[in-house]
Amino acid sequence: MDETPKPPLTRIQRENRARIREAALEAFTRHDLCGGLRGVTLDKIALVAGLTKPNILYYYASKDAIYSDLLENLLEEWLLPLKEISPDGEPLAEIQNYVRRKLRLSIEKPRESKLFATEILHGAPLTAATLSGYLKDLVDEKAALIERWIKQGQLAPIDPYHLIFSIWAMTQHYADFDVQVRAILGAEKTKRLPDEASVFFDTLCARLLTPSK
Amino acid sequence: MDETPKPPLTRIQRENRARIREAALEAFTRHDLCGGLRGVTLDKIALVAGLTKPNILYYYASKDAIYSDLLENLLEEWLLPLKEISPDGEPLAEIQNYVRRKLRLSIEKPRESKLFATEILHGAPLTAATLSGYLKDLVDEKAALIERWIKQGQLAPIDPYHLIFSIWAMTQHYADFDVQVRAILGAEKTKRLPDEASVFFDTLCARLLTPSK
DNA sequence: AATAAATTTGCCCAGATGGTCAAAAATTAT
DNA sequence: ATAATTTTTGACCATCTGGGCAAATTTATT
Repeated sequence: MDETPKPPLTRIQRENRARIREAALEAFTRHDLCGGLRGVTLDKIALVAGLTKPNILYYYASKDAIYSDLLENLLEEWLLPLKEISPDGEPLAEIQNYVRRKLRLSIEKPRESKLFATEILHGAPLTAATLSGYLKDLVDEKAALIERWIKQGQLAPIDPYHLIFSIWAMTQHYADFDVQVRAILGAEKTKRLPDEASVFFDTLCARLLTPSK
Repeated sequence: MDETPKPPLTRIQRENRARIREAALEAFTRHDLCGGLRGVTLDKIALVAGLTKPNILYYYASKDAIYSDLLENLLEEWLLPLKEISPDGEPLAEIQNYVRRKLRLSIEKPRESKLFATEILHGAPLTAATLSGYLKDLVDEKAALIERWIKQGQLAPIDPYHLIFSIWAMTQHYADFDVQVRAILGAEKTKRLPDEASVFFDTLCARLLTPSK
């Protein structure tokens, strides 16, 4: 395989390779330098859409405008399950139901999940305002509800914000990291995934949130 | 704000806008069409590194070679905490320790976490082989260990694979989605994040994994 | 100091990319 | 049928991008 006699790296080689690695890492997460939604070209979109490029630009002012639109429409649907957590239901069942709905959304619409993940991952250039406005308000509201349930002894005490983050993280993981999940589970276990994950999450919620007494 | 009288969309407008959105979504997650590591140019890397572009290509054969190198070095460090789960320790403590180490890694090295997330998110073009080889073997081994602990009654029964996925998802969430987390938590609560998250995860592990009897 | 080797740079290029524009084609209204 | 409007397209452009290359510069060797 390795045919080169592998000349040992000189001092300068080592230093600069390290420097480059560091710079690549830095540049990679510096939003002021990096784009974000690059990688998908207008030509590709046009090809898939079966339209010509100028035709696409006839409908959208720019490429970014397409993604803005996409993300806007996305967020609404994405937050529906959280919105539907009701103060009137049985607390544990409400949360288990939320998790189930969120998981189903992730498994059924992995593309949307990935788009959103990429947007956030790259610093949310198009949705930052919505996150700290609309989304924050919604989460604050639901966190307060969970807090109330805890105070009334209907749920075991837990930080509601981190609970919500965990639910987001765990459910979206199956969409965003599906390549990894599939690689590790193998073909058969992947087929049983939706059911097994559901059971896992039900168990997790029950053990985590059932009041001890 | 909105000055345009907003001419109502025609049928064709609505149809094609939807068509374009659909195509953008499709193209976005089609690995055969999309690149992946685009967005960070050699020029930007060069700028940050303080080197000229040809100079960078003197050290790395291509842009992709930089990322391959980066990802290779990354994976080793990233899997260390998992590797260190020991069959000789107290089961719950071993897992809590693992989670703590993983969380610290995420919080201290968010750039690495994000790079890896992007790679997986875009279909793991450079690491697919490692995932289904080295990584799968490692996870299989640790899953078997957890299974053994469960059989001996030292941990509450749970699917070990989904347990590991959840730990990955939850801990990396704080790095990969930091923008969202910060937007929702606000400044003060963000400052307390590392501690609060630690407490949250300890509680979660304890409730989830302590055998019922 | 002279020479050999390693490193850095300026200059160039071909292809891709986002976007423009005026003209052509299709649709709708009269 | 014809005029007005909307939609579609071919051709074009400036810029950016990854990368090549030979000359110039720096560093190590003798």
